[in-house]
Formats: sequence, structure tokens, C-alpha cells
Amino acid sequence: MINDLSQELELLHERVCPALGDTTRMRLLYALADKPCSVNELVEALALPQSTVSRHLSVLRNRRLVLTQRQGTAVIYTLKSKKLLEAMDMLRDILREQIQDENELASKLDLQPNLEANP
Amino acid sequence: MINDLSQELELLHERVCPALGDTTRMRLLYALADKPCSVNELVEALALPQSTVSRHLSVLRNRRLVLTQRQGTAVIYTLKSKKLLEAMDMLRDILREQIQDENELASKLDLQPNLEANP
DNA sequence: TATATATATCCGCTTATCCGCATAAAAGGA
DNA sequence: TCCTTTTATGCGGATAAGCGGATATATATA
Repeated sequence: MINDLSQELELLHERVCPALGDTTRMRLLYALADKPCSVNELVEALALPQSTVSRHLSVLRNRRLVLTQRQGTAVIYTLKSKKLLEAMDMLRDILREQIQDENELASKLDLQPNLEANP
Repeated sequence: MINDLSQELELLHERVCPALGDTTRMRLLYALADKPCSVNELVEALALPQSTVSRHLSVLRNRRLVLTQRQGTAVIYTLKSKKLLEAMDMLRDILREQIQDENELASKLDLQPNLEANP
């Protein structure tokens, strides 16, 4: 419908992009980028209730962004694709560029960066 | 708080990632990846009401993902960073991997891919 | 100033999403 | 089997996000 993005890709985009839109899920992905983790490890790392962590993990799994593997009673979550890591690194770079831009702007105008989290 | 992701980066992540989480905004970004566009051009390309397009564009602008520039009465929107494009390409690759995986799985098991859009 | 064009914003409404307690389900050990 | 540990899910409530018509704002031109 738009550009050369096929309908199939667009459908899948609807599946993946919203998964990345949640900050908690983003933090989970960053944690998993370090190493595979059990739910409990993630609960401790993020300091969130277990039900919250589990639910977000299930979203990531349903969207095929992470893989799971049982180890006794524990479930180990792993990032599925290296490319997801690369994409996340790219996002970090974008963020760093933003920080730089805003610091420059702030020092030029002698103003606070004035960023609205939610316009 | 999590890994080596500094607090500042985490705050910015909260600003950028949710912006990418909406399908309409994703389509806008893809359209702008082709070439800078006015609001009207985007309205026609996406076949959405003007107010809807404008609102999403303002989100993207507030999150510093696009730049604007007036041309007479029109406002031209441009992708701000090349890296955003690269990150989007990376996401496409991930999606293509998913498609491949699921097709293989489906042919092996003689099943429908069975993907839930919303777990 | 009046009119036209293009964009941004206001508003009410609907829907989706997130949260976390409580509880179910899965696996292992006594 | 009973108990423990670990993870997943049902549920209700609160919040956020999206939608789109109507309207305001900005710019250009006559």
C-alpha cells in the first residue's frame, strides 16, 4: 500500500513495531542482549513484579522476537535475531545524536532542552 | 539501571521507541524514506484524514525523528537521520527472517503459521 | 482586507494497553 | 502424593492512545 513495502511485510510490521514501542519491553531486550536470562533474573534486573515481566516476555515471544527454553522449572529467554541487536544499536546512535543536538542547542540558546515526553 | 544503558539514554528511549510503535507512524517514516513530503502528499499516500496524519507527524517531530520546513503554505517533512533508515531496514530484515521461518515451519507441519497479532 | 490553501489543534469518543494481585500451571524433589 | 520453586494467565481497574470531524492558525494572493 505504501511504497515498496509489500502487504505481507506491512502486516508483520504491525506485529513487530508495537512490540518495540513499550519501554519495559525495550529494557527487557537490552537485558537479553547481554545474555540469556530466566524470568526471575529479569524480574530482579528490572525491579518489576513478576507478572508484569512475564506478560511482556510473552508479547516478545508471540511476536517472535525472543526464544524460550526450559531449564528445570525455569524458563530461559534469548534474543532470537542478531539483527534485532543491530537495530537497537542503531537506535542508540540516533538517541546519541539527539542528545548531542540538544546539548548544542541548549548551550547556544542558554535554554533547557525542553523536550516533551508526550506531545 | 539496566546494563550499560545510561539513564539519559533510557529516558530518550522512552521518547523514541513509542514513536516507532505505531503502524501509521511507521508508514509515514517509510514514505519519508523515499523523499521529503508535504502533509498533503502524505495524506494522499496513506489515504488517511488530514488531522490523523498531522497529529502523527507532530509526534514524530516532537520526538525529533523528522524535520520540518515551510514552503509557502505547505510544510515539508523530512527524515532527520539516515540511521533511522538503517534501523528500519534492519527491522525489515528481521521481518523477512520471520516470514521465512514461519513458511518453513508451516510447510513442515502442514499448518497455518498461526500468528496472533495481539496475544 | 477578503479569500483560498495548507496545516495544526481542539474535542469527545472509542479502543487498546498496561498494571499487579491472585491464582493456575509446570517441573522437580522429598 | 505433597510441597516448593518458577513461570504463565485471568481478571478488573486505571490510563493512555488513536480516531476524525470541526475549527483555528498560518501563509499567499488578489
